[in-house]
Amino acid sequence: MPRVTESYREARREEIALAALRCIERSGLGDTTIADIVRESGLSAGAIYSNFTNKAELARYVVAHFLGVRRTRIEDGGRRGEVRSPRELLGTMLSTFRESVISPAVPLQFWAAAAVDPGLREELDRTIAEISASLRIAVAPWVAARQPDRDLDEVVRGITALAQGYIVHVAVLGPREVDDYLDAMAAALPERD
Amino acid sequence: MPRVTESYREARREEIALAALRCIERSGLGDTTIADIVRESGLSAGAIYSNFTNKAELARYVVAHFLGVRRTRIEDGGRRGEVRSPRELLGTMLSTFRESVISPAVPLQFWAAAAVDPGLREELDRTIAEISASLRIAVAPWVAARQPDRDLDEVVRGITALAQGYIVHVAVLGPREVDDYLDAMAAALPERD
DNA sequence: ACCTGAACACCGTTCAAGT
DNA sequence: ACCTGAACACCGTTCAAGT
Repeated sequence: MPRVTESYREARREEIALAALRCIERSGLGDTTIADIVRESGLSAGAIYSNFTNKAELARYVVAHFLGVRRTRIEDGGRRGEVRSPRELLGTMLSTFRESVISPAVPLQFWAAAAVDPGLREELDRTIAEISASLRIAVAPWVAARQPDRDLDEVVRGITALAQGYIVHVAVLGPREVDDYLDAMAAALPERD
Repeated sequence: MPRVTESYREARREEIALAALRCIERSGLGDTTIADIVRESGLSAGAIYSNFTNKAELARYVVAHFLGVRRTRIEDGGRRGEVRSPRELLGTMLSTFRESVISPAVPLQFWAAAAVDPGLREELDRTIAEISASLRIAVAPWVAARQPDRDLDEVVRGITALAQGYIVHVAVLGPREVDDYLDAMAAALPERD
């Protein structure tokens, strides 16, 4: 029988996860210690372990709650039939990193960790599948209007990969305009060789 | 005065680094412990620390020695004036991962670590700069012959980013043919919107 | 000079005791 | 029921003692 309400418990989990996110931003996932999160949250080690079974579950929670994108923002125009090009959609998606709530280094940390942690990888796959579903709705009008012979899913995979590539590129090599990045990709990929 | 020759010392460093590389491949960089490397190498903790100042320096050594590409293999054709498209060059570069000496998860581990370790980042920047220099030589004939109006450096940046994107994509989402990947990128990036 | 392996400070996690 | 903080097993690194 819970003594506190479920929403109180959820609020505390989010409080801990946000403290963890700030630490990860600063030190990376591997170098963020429970002691760091204790300090940042002002709670105790026990408090963290009574809300999460371990560090790995806390990491999965961070992915599920802070690494998605605001779906509606991407989907809405598509539902209304608005024609938005992949370029525009990428601009919208990646603007999250300019508003700098989360630095591109954060997803990179989680991708690297997912490569050796199947549970985290599953959580990330779920997140990526959700983003792909939103993109599919968003880009459908453009494909219908401008590239009717293209496979919609291939375009969606392309956008997903471009977003992923941009994030890593920026995290590893420093800030870069989305448009400049896309121009460089286009320059290296002419329609025919 | 060194009692052993410099080349003996270098051989031992490489021996340790190769053991570390096998561990990283298996467990990721963060989860590879010195004890793991001790086990894998058959040496002692002290032996590792008498050859590297710490784990970070060992990581930098691994980058410098195993994360480059065989430059000659990429450059040679370009020097001879052979016209090779970005697509062909990417195929050559990325074939390293098919021959599976190193899995794409390995560079991803190092990129993530570099985001929070300036020393490692510097080493990676050096590696990327070297690869870019090779690519510049390799792709110059193609740019001259097929895309004379394109900026050569922009094409090189594009190829670098495509390679980086492919590596992350494959490490996170599983195996994928280079050509399929490039087709998806091209589908999302028409010459004009 | 280089190596061994025990020792040290710190990490993730647990758990008795509090509220 | 949830939290505190001391305790435990294990991590990266050091260093006296060996060759």
